[in-house]
Amino acid sequence: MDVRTVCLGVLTLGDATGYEIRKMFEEGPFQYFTDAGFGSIYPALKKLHGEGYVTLHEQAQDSRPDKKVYSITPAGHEAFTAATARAPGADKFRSDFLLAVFFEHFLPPNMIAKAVDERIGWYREKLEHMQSCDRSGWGAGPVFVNQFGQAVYGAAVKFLEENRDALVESAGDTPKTEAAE
Amino acid sequence: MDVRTVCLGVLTLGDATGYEIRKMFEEGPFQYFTDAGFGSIYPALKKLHGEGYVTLHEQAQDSRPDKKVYSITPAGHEAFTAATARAPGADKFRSDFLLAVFFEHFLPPNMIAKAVDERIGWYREKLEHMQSCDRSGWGAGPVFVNQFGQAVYGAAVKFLEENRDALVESAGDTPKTEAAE
DNA sequence: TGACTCCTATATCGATCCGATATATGATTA
DNA sequence: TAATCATATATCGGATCGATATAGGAGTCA
Repeated sequence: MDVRTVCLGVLTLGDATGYEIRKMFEEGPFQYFTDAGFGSIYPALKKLHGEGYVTLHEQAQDSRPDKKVYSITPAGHEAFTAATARAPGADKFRSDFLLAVFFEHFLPPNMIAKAVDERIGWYREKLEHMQSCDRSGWGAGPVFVNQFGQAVYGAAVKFLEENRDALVESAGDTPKTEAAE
Repeated sequence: MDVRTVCLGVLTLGDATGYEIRKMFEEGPFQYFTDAGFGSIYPALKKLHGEGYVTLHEQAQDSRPDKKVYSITPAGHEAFTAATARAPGADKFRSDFLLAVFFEHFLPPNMIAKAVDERIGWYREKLEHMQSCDRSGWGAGPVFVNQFGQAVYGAAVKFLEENRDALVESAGDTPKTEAAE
């Protein structure tokens, strides 16, 4: 799914500016399974406008750039429906943290504990955010997505907490045998 | 972590060609937390060579392009160590499937069951692959990463299996009230 | 009060990365 | 016999990311 399609999806929920769309990716329920920055969103909206999938009405503001409020058109609705009908691609999980742990013998031993603890905190924070959402008024789809996130992030926290000590210990134990070559 | 750094990491495990590195990303233990295609790997290796982080010796083959076997240099080792010492960025989970489920009311009802079932099969396959790995001889880091993957993917399968029916039902139930506008 | 950072809101630009494609041949599969 | 797959290289266009620029008001802190 390219950024254009995801922007269309957000606009099916109501009119929005590029800035607001970005905030939804950063703070809203979308953050757990998609992302896009300004550098992608603004060009995407411009192109969607050129294609007739959205309209915009500029809203003047003093002492601030004009707001460009985008609305999805019937053609945009159709395009989004067609996009969701296509079989979705594979889920992707990317983690520089796991990469570092994989090459754990390259790290100074004290760094591992720090990295794992920091990551536990990060996952716990995200999990609490998901749990604290007010789900009243949500449809079946959003609720399912939210609970899927809780299940997965919860499993991550649990694993990290239960295996932290063993990893830190064995990292300290291995006296870099390979470094002796 | 850019592709160059990940390639360096792979090369710390032993000499390899670009093709072999790609295979590790596609089939090996790296597939669950990183990825890169040929279009990224070949330029990355070329640049690493220019920077002196790897050497290559070309190995002629008949009826096939020459193999370019890359080896990491001490400078490369240092660069990789320095890279892992930096605090790793946030973990990212991206899913077009969840995006489609979020906008579930845009899908024809029969598509949802299909999409969920297909995704259950996909996750189960990946999970079995992780479980069937021969972990003998692995260090603490790789084992940790493998088991983290099992915990997370296992949670995903479990959630999808337990909540599939409820989602499919409620999707069929909602008579697209909004479409009546 | 001045310095600093944050928030709203736009946008661009270079570097990087992804996906498709090209080339070539032998082996396997249908 | 045709098609696909596996090995092995590489490039190219488009998509995307991250940093940066602009600009004023509000809040913070010494």
